[in-house]
Amino acid sequence: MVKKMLEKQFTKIDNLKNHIGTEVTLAGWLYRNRPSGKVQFLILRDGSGLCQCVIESGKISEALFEAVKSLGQEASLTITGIVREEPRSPGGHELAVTSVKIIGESKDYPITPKEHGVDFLMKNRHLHLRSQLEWCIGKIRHTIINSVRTFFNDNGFTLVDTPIFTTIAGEGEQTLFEVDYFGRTLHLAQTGQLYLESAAMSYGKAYCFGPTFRAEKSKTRRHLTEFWMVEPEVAYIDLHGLLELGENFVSFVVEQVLKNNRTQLEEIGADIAALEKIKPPFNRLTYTEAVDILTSKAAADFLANQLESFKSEKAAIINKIAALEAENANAKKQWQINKIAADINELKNQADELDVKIENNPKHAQLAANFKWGKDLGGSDETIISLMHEKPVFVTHYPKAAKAFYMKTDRTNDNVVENFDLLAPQGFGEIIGGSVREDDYDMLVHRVKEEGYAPESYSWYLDLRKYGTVPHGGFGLGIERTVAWITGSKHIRQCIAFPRMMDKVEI
RNA sequence: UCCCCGAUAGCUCAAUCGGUAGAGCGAGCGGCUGUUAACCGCUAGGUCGUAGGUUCAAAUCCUACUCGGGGAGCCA
Repeated sequence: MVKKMLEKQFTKIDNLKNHIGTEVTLAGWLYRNRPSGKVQFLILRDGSGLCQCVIESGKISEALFEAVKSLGQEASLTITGIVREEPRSPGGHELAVTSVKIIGESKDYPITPKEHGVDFLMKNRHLHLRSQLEWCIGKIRHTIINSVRTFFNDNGFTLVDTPIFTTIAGEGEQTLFEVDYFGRTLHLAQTGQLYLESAAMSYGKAYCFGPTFRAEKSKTRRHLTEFWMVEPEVAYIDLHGLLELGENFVSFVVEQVLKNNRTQLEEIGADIAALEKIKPPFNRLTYTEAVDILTSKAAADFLANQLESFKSEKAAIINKIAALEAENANAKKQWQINKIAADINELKNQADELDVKIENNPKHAQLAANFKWGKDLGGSDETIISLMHEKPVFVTHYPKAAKAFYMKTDRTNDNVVENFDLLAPQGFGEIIGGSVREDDYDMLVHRVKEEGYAPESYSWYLDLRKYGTVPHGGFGLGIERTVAWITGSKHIRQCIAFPRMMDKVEI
């Protein structure tokens, strides 16, 4: 009831285009205030967008005018005024203010319009969510999750929620979180797959979507200990069918983001032209072909060229810094000097980042050149392959020894399994891992034993091969990695509201 | 777990050869009727991450620890 009243009472900023020339009331928070004597420019943030509100002296009481002038960043207020078009306002509309009501004060809001470090922002994550970049990424994440559900719901899949407390591991038990469950040690799920296979034998097509947990002590820009994953599983499907499903699915998600979040993509500077190329079919490589590429002269040349362009990029930055320093010596106004100093600082950061790349490039080249068939592809190997392609790349048929026991052995080549990874382009790396599942009872038991597990603890999973086994398979897509790729985010931690990392669980 | 880098004002950073700290932003006060990280003037704000060591003298050099960043391994 209350909600209904509020929605009637207040206009949303993203709906102002329908109210030009009329008086509306906005409810939100003060994003920025620029007082200028007898006029004030307030930027109001209401969760749907930003709007400039202009208060002229005399239009409201002198006392209120002064009170608004001294409001801190993020103070909450409602503003009433006449809507008009104004290209200089973010969003294109402006409010000529007729009255203001202060709801809540805000003193010394920690996140200022200036730059901040990662550590500081993470310690203020609960407030940082209000910032524009975080807001845009959150909006895009929402569309991604919504379109994931839409895609599977509209293609005959049934949602099945798999348990979080589990007694068996999907792959390699050492990386799971342990939980005390009435005195028994259980693990937090790192995949719903094994359960989902049972569901696929009931519904034909099923998917699960939820949080998943990995206790790996990874400290990289691509890892979280708690992340969201969607996993479809299909009965009567082969590897080709899975690849088609995967490319149609990913293309649909990207298409929906382009359709619904254009302004946010522009705002955060995402590579829209690159996203528009994401359409089926994607590239397909076997693992063996990928290894050939890694060890080829083409890859060596590619990396050598990359190194050269890093170096010339760095030289250009060094020149720019020198030019700015010269300019600074001639600058007269203090604010000019400060601005130039800030630019120099930014360029120095870019140069530092390039130094890391220049340092890593030969190591990665070395790893790639010496790659031996049989090893799993490393992060840098995936990056190289994905950088060498414009569209996403499927890599299929990995060595059996490097992969999980449940993957189906290729009947034409005993050394490989019918699996695939999907590498996002431009160096983002793996966003999907999937496989056809071993559907032969005896071969699966053999693989369980080969990996050193006890077949008894997989009895219900093995049952699926006893009672009407069928060829089947599926995959898992990491939501945060997908958000990072689509938004062009450097780090996965800004792709979820409250990231969980090795040493970061406080907020 | 291993390798590299870092920690100075609320925030982002500076401090030459070892000589006990300085800018901007933010905050406070004042000025400005079309601003866009506005601008101009003034004010306050520091046990230089912690603990030792070297030295006449340490933010600066050495050792250990804590915290953070990047990468490797592993993965979505």
